[in-house]
Amino acid sequence: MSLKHAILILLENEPGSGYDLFKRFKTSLGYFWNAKHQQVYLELKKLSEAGWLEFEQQSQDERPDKKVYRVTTAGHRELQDWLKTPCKPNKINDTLLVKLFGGRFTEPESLVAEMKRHRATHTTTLSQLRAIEQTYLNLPADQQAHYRLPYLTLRRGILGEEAWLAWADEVDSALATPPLP
Amino acid sequence: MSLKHAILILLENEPGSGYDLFKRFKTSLGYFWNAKHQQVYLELKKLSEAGWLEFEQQSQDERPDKKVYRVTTAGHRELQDWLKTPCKPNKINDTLLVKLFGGRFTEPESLVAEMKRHRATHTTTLSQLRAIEQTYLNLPADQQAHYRLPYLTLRRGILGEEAWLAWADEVDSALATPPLP
DNA sequence: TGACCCATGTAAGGGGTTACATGATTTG
DNA sequence: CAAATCATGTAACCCCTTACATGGGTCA
Repeated sequence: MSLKHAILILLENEPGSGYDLFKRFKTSLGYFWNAKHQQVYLELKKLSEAGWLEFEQQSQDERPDKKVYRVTTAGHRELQDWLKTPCKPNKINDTLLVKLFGGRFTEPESLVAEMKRHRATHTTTLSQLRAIEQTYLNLPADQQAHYRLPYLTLRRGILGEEAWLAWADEVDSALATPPLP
Repeated sequence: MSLKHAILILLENEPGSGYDLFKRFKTSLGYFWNAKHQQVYLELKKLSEAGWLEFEQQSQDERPDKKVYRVTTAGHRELQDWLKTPCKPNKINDTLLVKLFGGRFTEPESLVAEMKRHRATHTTTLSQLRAIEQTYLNLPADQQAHYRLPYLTLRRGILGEEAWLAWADEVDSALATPPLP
């Protein structure tokens, strides 16, 4: 599982608390790796026990105390090993496609409505990703060079969402056409 | 979770054994919903206990006995309810993207090699899907009408894989270009 | 003879979700 | 005044994966 390694990567970029990580998941990595806060905290505990992370308790005025985690040398080594190890192709488990596959057992209207809902989320995701892309493209060349690999993951998101929407067009026009005259 | 409902759909199409279902997962539904045989058997047990399936023991000569499952009226009702209930957008957890995101902690060669491996699987998947599409397109019109919804899921697979490969081209050319002169 | 197909399971463990729990401060 | 943000966790549960287990038939 790569939640462990996603956390290692985020903390290599910059040390932070569980809450920090949770926020970073929501903005950057979250587009291709989900994590609830509960799981992040749990994983931080495990990674500390494994010796891949260490933390420092910081007391703050006007804010709750927090633990700031950073990657140890053992953690760094683990990350590098993982990066060199081939990973399995992703399995896709897509509920919407299961629904469509069995769509003949319900009214087309339900399917159309469902597609509409999903299209809405994909459209907003795409525009968010495009906005991020714009800020990247406006960076000076050296900054762009630094973020070129994360940028490739962003491109995956954009191309993926565009493909999804192109497919949705096919689906909608198919659903608009009655089966047989 | 929709493994339950995937099984209901497959068994509505045609009753069968756990082993049958496992095979059908590998060929049709498997492109967007994975299932190991262990889980299929487990789920069949649960669905029977819930009263959504019933089964009949069939003894065969020259072959092990098998249980042939079919959907009950309660199961049919459940499926219809599920089809009408909105489902959440899919979460994507993509290990390869995590790797790429943290790629600056390893050599570009590792990334290139990883991309090559993944490209291979996506290429074969795409050609398989295209082959299935061809057989669909060669069906008589009434048969095409019958399978039009599963066909849409196939289209999702094809557009998805094409998009993945287009992205892989971007990645490869980016990785071939050295960061800064 | 070794691999693959048919056919069905149990058991342990890992990973993720949902619910529950607390409590101060800031913003609309 | 309500909602969101900061901050951290526990516990129950569900789903999935991996490993283990069995055993006959077919095909190269």
